[in-house]
Amino acid sequence: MNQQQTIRLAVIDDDSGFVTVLAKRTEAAGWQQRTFAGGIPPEELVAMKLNALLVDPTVLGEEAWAYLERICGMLPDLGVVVCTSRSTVAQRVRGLRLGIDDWITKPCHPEEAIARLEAVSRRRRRARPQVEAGPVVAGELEIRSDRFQAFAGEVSLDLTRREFELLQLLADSPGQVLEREAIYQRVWGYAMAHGDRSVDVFIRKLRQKLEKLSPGWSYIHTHFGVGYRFDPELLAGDAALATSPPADVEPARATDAFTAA
Amino acid sequence: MNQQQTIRLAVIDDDSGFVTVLAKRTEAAGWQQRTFAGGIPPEELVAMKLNALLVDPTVLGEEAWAYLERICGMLPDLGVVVCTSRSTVAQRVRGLRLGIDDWITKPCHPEEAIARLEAVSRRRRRARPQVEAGPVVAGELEIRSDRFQAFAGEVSLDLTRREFELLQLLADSPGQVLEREAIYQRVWGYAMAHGDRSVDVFIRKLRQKLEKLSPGWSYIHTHFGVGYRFDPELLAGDAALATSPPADVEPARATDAFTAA
DNA sequence: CGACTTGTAAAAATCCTGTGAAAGCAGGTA
DNA sequence: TACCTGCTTTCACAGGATTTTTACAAGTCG
Repeated sequence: MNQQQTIRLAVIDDDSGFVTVLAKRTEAAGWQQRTFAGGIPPEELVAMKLNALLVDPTVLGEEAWAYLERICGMLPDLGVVVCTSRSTVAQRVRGLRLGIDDWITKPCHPEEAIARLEAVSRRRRRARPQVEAGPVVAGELEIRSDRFQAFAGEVSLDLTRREFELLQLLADSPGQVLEREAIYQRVWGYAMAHGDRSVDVFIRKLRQKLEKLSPGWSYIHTHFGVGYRFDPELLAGDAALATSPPADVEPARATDAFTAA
Repeated sequence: MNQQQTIRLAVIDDDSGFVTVLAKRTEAAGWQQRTFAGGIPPEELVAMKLNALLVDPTVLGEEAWAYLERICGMLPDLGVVVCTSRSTVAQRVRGLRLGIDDWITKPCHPEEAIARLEAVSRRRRRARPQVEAGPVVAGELEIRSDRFQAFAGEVSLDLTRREFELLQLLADSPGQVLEREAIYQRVWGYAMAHGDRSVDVFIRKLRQKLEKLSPGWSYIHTHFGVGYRFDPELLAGDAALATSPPADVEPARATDAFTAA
């Protein structure tokens, strides 16, 4: 499937050299990484919606075990990898029993650390495939990925698979202009042939269905010579047509605990 | 606490010393273990319904990579741990990318091997809270997991094992669209081969039995190009027929509640 | 004004699902 | 063991739904 390639990783470690090298690689791989030199409250980790956590318990001091147990208990979906120098078999066994997913020894090659983080979050993801993000709301629209469908109010737009994927892709980056080639690449999964009009055709179908069930709003905008942009706009002149009072204008561009602070 | 359910483990290794020591410990832990000194057909592994696999790729010879890739592809839920002497970072990374869950180096302490095997097979059981509450009721249906059977009123639908598992899976997430691959993966236990129609066939059988004993209701809905969705809907026009014998009324099969109007 | 890009509609090609039936399996019985 | 029975898997095909292609009208930009 073409969703959720990017991994959200938090690193708790004060070994700046290692952390820096790692950050360079994860960034190249398209991951989102945040680094902390010391323990941070578990609640903050929860808010970050992480996929993976890499931690050196030595920076946690005495409370390392309790802290790790707490984290693993609170976030059963989080992949936790410990990376530390010097450890005994007993420690490693204890950690793994505790809920830690992998335990590697410093010095370690960053590539291996990444591969292991990838492995644990791959496994975690498979275990719980249905915790998709809540429904995305834009204008009068509600996009529910668990139903492969979009709704205007309570009425289904009756989108086909491709139509839905296209809409979802566009709505995932509201306000951003996406080029045809990029759209095709991500929805169809392979490179667009020169002269292919599929994207245009599907944009039209989407517009038709959107117009039909949510008139008064304009969702998809053309950028000549480039591509399309998704941005719900209340059309002037007929605010009365909307089924719900047009109180909100901007669809709450998700504040993100990860990127914030 | 820890769902200390019995883990089914297969070991592919010819290091009899290591294997024996390991077997002693796993047995003490209540696991079921089978050992093979050489590669065995992937199909046999599938049939074993394993939770975890420990393998030393050196006994597989040239085809080790292909073999492991095959296994990981066929059994995405299987925890695979490689245990071998001498390996390079590149090899380990390659293996982990392939789908292997953990890679440890010989000699290794059996306790650690066990802890790691436990860790990689932990996910799946955590995701399924095994113990269902009371019987699930949906529409005119009552699904009793303690009897492996569904009832319409007091009459059993007479579902076979697979039929029941399929219905249970669907009914466990009502309103959600489940993709064929995901359904197959979770009911059959391994990856769906391309072009396999088993899911469709069983859906039809389910619909037949549902229709027979609970006409007037529509339970399973098709999502073209995606999969199926369980959602009990009272068909319009014959709310009176509830538990009465099957009259020959052909209930106008509503395609989708929303397409009309 | 042109050359190019996009909107639109419909035909053509492709893919998907429902369906019935045959073939393959497994488990029990005589 | 041989046979029976019910369950599961596989196959083939028809009818639809969807996607892709094609053609032309309309629009944009320098």
